[in-house]
Formats: sequence, C-alpha cells, structure tokens
Amino acid sequence: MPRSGAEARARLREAALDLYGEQGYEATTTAEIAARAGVTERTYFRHFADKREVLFDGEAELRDVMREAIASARDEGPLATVLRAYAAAVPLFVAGRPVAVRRAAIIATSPALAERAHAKSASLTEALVAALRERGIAEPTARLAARAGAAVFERASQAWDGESAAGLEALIARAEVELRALTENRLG
Amino acid sequence: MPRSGAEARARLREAALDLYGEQGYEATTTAEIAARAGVTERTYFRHFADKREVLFDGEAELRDVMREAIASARDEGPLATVLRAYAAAVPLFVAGRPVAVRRAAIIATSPALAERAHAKSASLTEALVAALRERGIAEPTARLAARAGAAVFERASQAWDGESAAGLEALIARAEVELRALTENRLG
DNA sequence: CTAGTTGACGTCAGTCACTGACACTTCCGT
DNA sequence: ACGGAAGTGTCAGTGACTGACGTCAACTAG
Repeated sequence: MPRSGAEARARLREAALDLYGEQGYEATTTAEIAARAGVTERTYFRHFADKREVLFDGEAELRDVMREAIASARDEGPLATVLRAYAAAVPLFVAGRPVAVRRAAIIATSPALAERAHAKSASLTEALVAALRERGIAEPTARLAARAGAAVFERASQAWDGESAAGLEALIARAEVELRALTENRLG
Repeated sequence: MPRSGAEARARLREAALDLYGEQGYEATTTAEIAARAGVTERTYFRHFADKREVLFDGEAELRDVMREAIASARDEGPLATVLRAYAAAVPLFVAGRPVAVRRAAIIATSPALAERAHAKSASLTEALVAALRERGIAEPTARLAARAGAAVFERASQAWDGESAAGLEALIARAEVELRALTENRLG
C-alpha cells in the first residue's frame, strides 16, 4: 500500500485534531490517535517526534516562504525586511486559518502545547535571523530585528483574530507604527 | 528530619546541575538526581513539576521584582517602564550569573530545555503585561511593549555575555537605542 | 519480466517520566 | 502530652517514546 506515507500522515493530523478537540489533549493517548488514523502507535512516532508535534506540521513551509522573501527583498532596513517576510506569508496564514483556529483553541488548554508553540515561533525567528545574516546584517542587529518583527506580527495577528475589519497586511503596518511610537516614548 | 523541604530542594537543584553537566541532560534520570540528593524520586516530583523544572527555580523572584518595579515606576511610557523593570532586576542577574552560565551551557545541549527556557521567558513577559495593565495601559500596547522590551533585554544580555566591558544597565540603554534606530528604518 | 532494493509499516520488548494512594515521621502549637 | 500539618518513603501503575527485527508493497535495474 504505502510508498509515500503522506496519506497516513494526513490522517494522523486529522485524528489528533479531532481527538484533542473532543477529549482534550491530556486525556487522549497517542495510541488512540494512531488507532483512529488506522495505523499503529509506532507509525505515529515515525511521522511525528512526540505527542505535540502533530499539531505543528506545515511549519517548514512557512519558514521557507519567509526565508525566500528575505533573500529576495530589496534593501530597506532590517525591521522592514522582516515585516516584508511576514507580509509575504499572509496568504499562508489566510489559507490555514480554519485549522489555525481549532489548533489555537486546543493549545490554549495545555501549557505543554503553549510551550511548543513558543518554541516553534522561536525557531522561526532564528531562521529569519539566519536569512538576515545572509544579507550581511550583523548577528545582534538581525536578532533584534527578527524579535521586534515577531512582536509586531503577534500584535497584528491578535488584532486580526479580534474585530479586524482590516487585512493582515494593513494590520502589520499599523502595528509597526505602534512600535515606533513606543520607542519614541510617547505615552501609550 | 524535614520540616521545611528547603534543604532537600536545594540539594536536588545542585544534584541536577551537576549531573546534567557531567552526563548530559538526556542521559541522566530523575532517579539519579534524587539519589544524589539523598531522597527518593517521588520527592523530586513533589518539589519540581518535571525533569526540566529543576533548572528553572528562582524564576518567581525575578518576576516579583520586575512586577514591583513596574507597579512603582514613574510615568514615562510603556517601553521605558518595561526597561526600568529589567534594570531593577540587574542585581538578580549579577548575583545569579555563575549558576546562569552553567545552566545556559546545559540548556544549549537540549531542545527540550530550550523550549522550557522560552516558556519561562514568555511567562515572564505575560507577568509584565499584567503589571502594565494594572497601570492602565491597554492590553495590545502592553503586550507589544513587553515583547519589545524582552527583545531589547535579550540583545543587551547577549552583549553582556560577550566582550561586555559595560554593565548590564548601560547595555540595556544601548540596545534601546538600537531598537529605535531599527524602527526609524535606518539601515543596520 | 524478474530479481534485488527501498521505504513504510507492524510487532514486541523495554525504559523512563510522572502520578495516585497510603503509611510513617517529625515538627509545631495548644 | 496531644493532635494536626508538612515532608517524605513505598508501591503499583499508566503512558510517552525507542530500538530491533521482520514483512510487504512499490520501484528499478537487468
């Protein structure tokens, strides 16, 4: 049957999303996920490193898109370049939104999952740092820019999840303005 | 013997730091740590939630100091307030530096530990957000300021670990200037 | 078309992090 | 002295995760 484990992997992803949502993360076992996906527990661990990782697939794609965006960006300062990369990833965020909503609800119920989410975000930031360095930006500056950019994006994303009549790109620009206001010490 | 588990807890901390350093994090078991500390494994888990947590004690103290600093700061804008809080914690960082160095070396060897470190940092940031909100700062602004402040501090801390003739407080001020330059789009 | 190769999967046995329940001892206030 | 609270030991158990080995289907070279 299997020459590419892609289908099994996809079934595992869906099974986990379902079960974590229905019974809660801690209450479901990896064996249950595997059973619903029609494979054994061992196969689960061949596809995903641990019980949490199944919720964080597709991270590589996001990272690649943003890395490419940084590599091919025009010169306009490190922070602006980082924000361009987030803007370039907007289609991915839009496409993945339905799943992201379910996932976020699950993550909010478990500190262990929140921890992994932070780690993923940090890993993404490191990738951006590396991409900035490829453009000749010094390490400390690159890291500061990447982290500031992540803060800006999180703020934009938060607004997007809220009322948000605006699109993500506009919200990113707006959040950048907010950050500039903060650094200029205007009272918020 | 035991009326306050403080000594056992301290012995567990030292034992873990030693063993993680000698054999590596993954190669040491919680049973080993407990044995070296002269207690049972069960007692370990009464003091620390899991195998990693033993490396991240004293985080509460840091959080309290920074929270207090924010509560009693004078008005000068959210980001400046956050940076005051980091500055207020400088003595803690100085005092804890020897242990912090050993801990950092261990953390660098294990993704699981890095994950926990990020979670701790995120939890601290959330505490700062709450403290800012107590001062009447709106949630999104507070979170953006807290995250930007964390980025600034990390950059200062990085410089401190490096050559760093300067003190941490001066490096924080310097990093704040760097962030301002980034938001003003000056090429870095 | 066949034989050898490769990659995904199943099976099994084992380790270790972590938990609940219960009994015991020491400390402290009354 | 007495009773309760807090820290600990003991024991049994669950579940995440791993290594080793065998199998079978899909591809590939000849």
